[in-house]
Amino acid sequence: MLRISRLADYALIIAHFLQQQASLISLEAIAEKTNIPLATVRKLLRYLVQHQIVKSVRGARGGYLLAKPGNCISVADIIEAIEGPIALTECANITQSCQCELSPHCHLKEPWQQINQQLHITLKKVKLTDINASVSSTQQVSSDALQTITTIEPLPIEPSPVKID
Amino acid sequence: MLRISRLADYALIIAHFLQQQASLISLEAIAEKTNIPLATVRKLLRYLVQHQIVKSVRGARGGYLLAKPGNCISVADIIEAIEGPIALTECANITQSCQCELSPHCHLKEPWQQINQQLHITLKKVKLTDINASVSSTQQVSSDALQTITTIEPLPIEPSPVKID
DNA sequence: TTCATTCTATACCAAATCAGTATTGATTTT
DNA sequence: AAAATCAATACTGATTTGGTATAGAATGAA
Repeated sequence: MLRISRLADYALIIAHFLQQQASLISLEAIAEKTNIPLATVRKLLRYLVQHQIVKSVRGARGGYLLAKPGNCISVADIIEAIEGPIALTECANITQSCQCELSPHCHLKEPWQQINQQLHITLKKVKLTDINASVSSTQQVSSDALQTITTIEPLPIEPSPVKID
Repeated sequence: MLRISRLADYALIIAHFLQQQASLISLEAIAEKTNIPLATVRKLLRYLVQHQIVKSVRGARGGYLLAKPGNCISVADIIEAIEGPIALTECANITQSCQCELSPHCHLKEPWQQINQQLHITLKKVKLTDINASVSSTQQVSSDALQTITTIEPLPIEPSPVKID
């Protein structure tokens, strides 16, 4: 399925939570407040620290905090911290050569890279600060990045422009 | 990983191949030409037929062909035919209620639904006709849907607009 | 009318991935 | 030195995925 892993989903919840904290907060407290199992939070924070999304302070009275302002952390950043590069297909990943055995016969590599780039841009535009805890079920939109989503023009149902092939 | 299944990838290859055929073509021929295992092609064609992307003709001299023009079939259509609804997270799927046990505590449902809708629109815009077999390694872009991808403005690195929260 | 051809449907299995956990170690404060 | 807290690795069970096998149904042609 075209789905981010549950762990990446958790990581976004954690990052979003950290954004609301004024100071250091311990692993244990994060687990408690987010309702995510402790051992899982520990694993996720490791990835987030490694990717400079979160900073950690060791020792007694240590804990975690965001490494940078929430408007400098995107959904894409968090997904990539947990899952590695965003790549809809193996061949869409420009950071490594494609091992797909079909690639000698397949002509879709470049289209996939372009589609993937589009997706990446979309997810990169949505920052932590754009994600506002929705109060009850009221639809509440805040940032440009998410605002445009609801105001985008409807898709053409009939044939699209001529192919330039 | 944020990746479409390999089967969905195969399905796009098959659909793209069918688009280039003038008439009915048999399962066996499709498998041969695309280098995808026969049994796998059989399974995929079943999904594509069920979702009215491909038409089948039974009996001797039967085979498959696209059910509609290539510019009316999107990458999203094909992914959904194979994988079901596109949903980056469980709660992004508006076609069924969310079973995630974190949902009572989680505030990210609506943001995810918006991000997901954006992704869906992106994939819906790319039609089969937009995907042109790339000749060798020459970068070759054809349709508007893919063209815009490369001409999109760079992302702001510094803080984004004020939060309206 | 019968047979070969071709699509249809279901069920199964092995391998890969994922979520979750346990454990031992390192660092800092008191 | 002891307590608190983060770091790193490795393991396991469950789920998903890719791939396959097999029996069945429809159609066209001899």
